[in-house]
Amino acid sequence: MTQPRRGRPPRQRADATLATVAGSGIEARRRAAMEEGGVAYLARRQEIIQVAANVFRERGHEATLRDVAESLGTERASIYYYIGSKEELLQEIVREALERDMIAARHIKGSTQSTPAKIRALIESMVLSYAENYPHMNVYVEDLGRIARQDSQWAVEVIEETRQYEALVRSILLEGQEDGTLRSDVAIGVSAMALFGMINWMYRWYRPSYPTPPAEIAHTLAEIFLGGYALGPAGSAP
Amino acid sequence: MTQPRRGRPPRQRADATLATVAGSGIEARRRAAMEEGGVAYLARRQEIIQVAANVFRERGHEATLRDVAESLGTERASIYYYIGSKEELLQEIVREALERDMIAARHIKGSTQSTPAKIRALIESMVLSYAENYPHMNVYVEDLGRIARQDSQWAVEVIEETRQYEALVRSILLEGQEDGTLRSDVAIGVSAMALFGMINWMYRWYRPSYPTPPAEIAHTLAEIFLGGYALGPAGSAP
DNA sequence: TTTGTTGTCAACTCCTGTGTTGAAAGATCT
DNA sequence: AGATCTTTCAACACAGGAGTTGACAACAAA
Repeated sequence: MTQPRRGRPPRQRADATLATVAGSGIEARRRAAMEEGGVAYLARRQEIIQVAANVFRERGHEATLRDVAESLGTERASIYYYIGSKEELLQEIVREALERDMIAARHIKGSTQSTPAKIRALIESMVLSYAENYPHMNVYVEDLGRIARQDSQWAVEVIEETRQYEALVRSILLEGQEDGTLRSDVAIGVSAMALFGMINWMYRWYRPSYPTPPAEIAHTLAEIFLGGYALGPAGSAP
Repeated sequence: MTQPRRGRPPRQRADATLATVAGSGIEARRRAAMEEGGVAYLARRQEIIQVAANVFRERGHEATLRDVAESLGTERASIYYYIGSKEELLQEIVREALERDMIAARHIKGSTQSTPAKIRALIESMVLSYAENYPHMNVYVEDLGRIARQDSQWAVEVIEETRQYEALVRSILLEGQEDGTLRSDVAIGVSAMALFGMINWMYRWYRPSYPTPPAEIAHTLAEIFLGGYALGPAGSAP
């Protein structure tokens, strides 16, 4: 999985534009098709990523390119016409999961609502994104640990983005403590982690077939995080 | 990792009690030492499990028995004198993480405190166990997904136990809704998952070096779950 | 000192997965 | 039809990890 280049190295073509190239040189053909950016090509590529996301969600890390191919009803080798490596497949899945969330979060942070309303909006945005981007989001969360241990440039970027997201949420909580709309008797760091935990843990239990609709899940989580579960004074001991 | 038995199968001894056995037959020697249950032997075994837990927490699933051996300052083969397989190592780690929690939870459920107090106690118990059983607990949580996909008897048991734990928590929440100490306008299933999420997500951020002490982490989580984060009426819309 | 046990180690074997090759067959477009 | 794109198939080359073996040292008991 991490091994850079195996097998006999692909023969070097002196001139890449020459027509009839000996050998299959799948890497070159992929690169070419990729650069070209044909609609059908990209669509098929997308389809592969989508199916792979499902397979990875089901089988986790034991999932094999053979499994993906099987799920696609095609051959392992064919995949390599669209994707350079298993790792690249993972990366595409994660990229798709990640891209939309940051934008939404920044937007919310910059808005003029009250802080609790911002948090409510944030929870809603995250939960809905979770449901929409299923199974990409699940793969992303389940893989976070492994990604954090890598040191490829891509991994570093993903972790940095994740970190930024967390920082953004912490900054909203701080804002609330300062303007007096949030309690300031509890640690911000732990609170932020509690919030992320509530939401990210969805990767363990949320499936599209889950009876409670995403909007209601979001509502419940927001109610608990902001309003608490206890009735009356039982909840808050100073 | 899942492959049952590889390499040349160990020679069968006609009589296992015969003294001078040809070959090392490490499996037999392990079994014998295990049955004997010598103190030093078990202690060394424990040490291996402990070190392995640390390695697995750090490197996750990519961790190799070579890594464990290295961390132990010994040779890969030596480990097999104490443990039959990598999987067995994982299982021991998880077993240790799991055993104590259920007892505590049952105890709490059966106690006479108010429901919110029970929840508070439960959170405390889980968080403290998390901190104490580090890194076993982390390995357990990070591995839950993989375990759930297995079908060995052991895996089934672990998942069943986890399920029971969740059911127990749900039953406490229900109790609270019925006796009027908890809100009943939010779904119990999602609430329970929110609670587990807050706590289990610790595997992503909690380290023994974390500045906030475990008792305070527990307090914060309990405050949020029971009392909510918002001040005033902002939190609860209908 | 001899003997038996306990633990260690280097050197295998076997297996599985990834990425690759060549050539050839369908598709599709021009 | 001819050219070009897409897919298939049956190999193969590593790489790397798990588990095993057979001998050997250290150490205690005899």
